[in-house]
Amino acid sequence: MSEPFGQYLRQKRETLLKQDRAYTVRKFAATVGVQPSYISKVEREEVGPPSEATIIRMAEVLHEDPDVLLALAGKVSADLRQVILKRPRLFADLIRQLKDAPDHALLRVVREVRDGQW
Amino acid sequence: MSEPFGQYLRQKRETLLKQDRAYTVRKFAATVGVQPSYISKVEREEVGPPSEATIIRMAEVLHEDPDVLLALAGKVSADLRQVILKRPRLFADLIRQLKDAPDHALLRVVREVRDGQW
DNA sequence: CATGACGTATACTGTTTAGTATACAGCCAT
DNA sequence: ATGGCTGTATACTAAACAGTATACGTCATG
Repeated sequence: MSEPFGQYLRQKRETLLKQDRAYTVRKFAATVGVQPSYISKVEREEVGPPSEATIIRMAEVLHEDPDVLLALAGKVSADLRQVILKRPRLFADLIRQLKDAPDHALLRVVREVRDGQW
Repeated sequence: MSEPFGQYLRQKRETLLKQDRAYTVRKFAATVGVQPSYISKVEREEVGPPSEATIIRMAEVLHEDPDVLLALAGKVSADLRQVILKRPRLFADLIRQLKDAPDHALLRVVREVRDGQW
């Protein structure tokens, strides 16, 4: 149940670094808007994952899906939370119901709703 | 966008108090396992809502749905979070898709999944 | 061979979270 | 008129969160 946020971040950043010098710890930190030492500590998991806002800026810079990066940090993005909090009973039921549903079932529901026949 | 957790708690507790003396601030606090002064402050919104664990104990004592009480505090319960975090992309899509769906549509999805024709 | 750029070690900080502990004033019944 | 129960005021706290600021040793290179 560990949080491999740091490892994942480092791997992703280093992969991009191979093709683009803008992804050194220092440059990446500057682009994200934090100190290089902080990036270093986060990647080595000397400290926990950053705040939601910082993770979202990181996702932009890394061209990553913010929901995925947030998930690695154990967080659910604020906009999703708002949706759930407005109708907690319905969404709680739904999510628990879907807990063990296979991926294709979820995808089917997503498509059904998108192509909305309500 | 305020958080009426305190108001709600007070109203609920006082309603129960009318029928059962176990719901004074002091007795309720003792049952939940916190100090009376803390309950008082929470109810008057002098401080923010309690931790998830404390809210869940409150919900038990009040015979309330914990998801609802947590929602009033702006929190999503840990078990729900885990479900989302395991498949962030799928659940993020799904939840955003369902954001503006009417209640009856959500209920339909819940039923469809429960009666599982996957 | 020194001058940058690199990642990291070290020390420190303000803010938020989630409460505790104690004391106090008002009321009500005996 | 006092003992006991109310709710609340006041002061304090330990731990976690989310970083900053600076200095250091290493390496490559021009």
